[in-house]
Amino acid sequence: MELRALDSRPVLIDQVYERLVDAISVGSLPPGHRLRQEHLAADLGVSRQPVSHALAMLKNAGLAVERGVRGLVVAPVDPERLNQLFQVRAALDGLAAGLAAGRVAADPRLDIAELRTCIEHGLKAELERDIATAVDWDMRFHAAVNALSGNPVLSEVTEAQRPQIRRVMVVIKFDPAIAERIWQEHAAIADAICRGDVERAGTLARDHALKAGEETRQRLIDQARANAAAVKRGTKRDETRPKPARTVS
Amino acid sequence: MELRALDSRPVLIDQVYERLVDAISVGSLPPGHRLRQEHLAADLGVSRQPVSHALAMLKNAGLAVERGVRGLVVAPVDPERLNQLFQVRAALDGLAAGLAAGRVAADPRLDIAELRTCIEHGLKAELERDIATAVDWDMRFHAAVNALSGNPVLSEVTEAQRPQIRRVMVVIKFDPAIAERIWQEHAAIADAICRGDVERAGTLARDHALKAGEETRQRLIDQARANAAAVKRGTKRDETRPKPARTVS
DNA sequence: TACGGCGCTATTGAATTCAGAATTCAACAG
DNA sequence: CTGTTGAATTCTGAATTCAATAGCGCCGTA
Repeated sequence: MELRALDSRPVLIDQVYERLVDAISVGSLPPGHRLRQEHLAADLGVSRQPVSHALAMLKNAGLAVERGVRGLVVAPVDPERLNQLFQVRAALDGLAAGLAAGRVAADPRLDIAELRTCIEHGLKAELERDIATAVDWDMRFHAAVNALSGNPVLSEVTEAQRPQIRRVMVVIKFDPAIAERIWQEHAAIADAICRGDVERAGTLARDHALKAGEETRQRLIDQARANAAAVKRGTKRDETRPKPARTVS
Repeated sequence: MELRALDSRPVLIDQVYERLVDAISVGSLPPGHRLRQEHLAADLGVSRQPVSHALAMLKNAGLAVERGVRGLVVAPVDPERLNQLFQVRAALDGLAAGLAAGRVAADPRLDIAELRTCIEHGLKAELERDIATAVDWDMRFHAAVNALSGNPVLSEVTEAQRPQIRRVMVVIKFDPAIAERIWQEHAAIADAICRGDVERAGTLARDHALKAGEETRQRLIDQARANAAAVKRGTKRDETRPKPARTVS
């Protein structure tokens, strides 16, 4: 019997990083919120050392940016920048889908069940309006396509962008019409891959990302406008402004 | 006039990182070499703290990988993996060139002088067999295309891969025929961009990267084979094996 | 009242110290 | 002679401590 190595000593750096990513994705650490090493360390019950490392990783992942000279803040959600990110994703996803189709055509024994699984569960969650689960399956679908591409570098690059994508994906999932169409497009991409149609798989995946990017951008702009109006009326606070203390956990 | 922020206090982390990247690019830290925090700290005259951060960044950049359970080593130069990286670069460079062409077509006042400058100086250095300088101009040319794309995210993603590309670029620059052809292709890409030919600029840039990737892969394989033969004859040490202490500076 | 100088505080970068885990080497038994 | 077990060494992650700087707030003067 093959024994899997048991999880090595928990590395605090990674744990802290995961916590911060989750907190930012969920929104409990809103855009613009200052990230003070000491506060975070106290909240999480660790020293500043692992927090410092985790923050560096967070900055690298694009979820934190330096404000002024000293200190990091949670990266603002910039519609234009997100659209640019989706442009990049379009190129990468197009490449991934094309490569995957090529590999499936060359070796039909490749496992394409994961794609079906993701679409099935994702659509189900979507119809139940379980947005969080639907987002998970969405990310997992694209990860599966990347895995099928047979290009680990490609997988790593897209994986690095995952937290940023994930943070804003909810905004388009809130529209049932868009959400359902997205899964139709996923199914079409999966079909093209299974048929080994390199050209079509690439084109579909690219267009899918571009469309998602454009819609995300539009939604974010609308949302920001509504938010600004609410702030003006005083019915809502501006979350990007100075802030009360807030815990992570 | 636009004032650039003046250089802040030298941050050791960044300095250490730059040193390590340079050492790896130049080859004074060969692939497989163990990266011991204490040794590096002693060599550079700093404590382990900044070294630890820099190593994390290095791992993130793909220049270091964890070996076994403990410790990092300089990432091996894997021809297949490099080829995969160039596949990714092909998609990104194709996107960049296409976007750049579109922007130039829309706004002819964009500065395309940088492209000409890079080609001119790069070709000159190439003819003089000044490989290091030629590599610099090559990287700068692609950076200029990325800048013209108007997509900062795209620039950041490709920038993150720069050290890996740079490390292996020398192997194809050693062949004068390939090197000169590369600059012809650069010129063709620049022309397409200046003409605003989106389709052609994208295709040329994509093919350029794919070709470079394939040639790099072939050269690395040949080189590894020759190296292995030399090791077998005992005329050369295998650099990927355990090694004597070696300084960074 | 407005502006400039001075000092304090907050916060991060860096160094040092501590603890735990793994590799390696050596000794002993089969 | 070989394989296994135990200890010592080595190396990294984490905590704690030290130092330095940028931002700010207060006060005095014009």
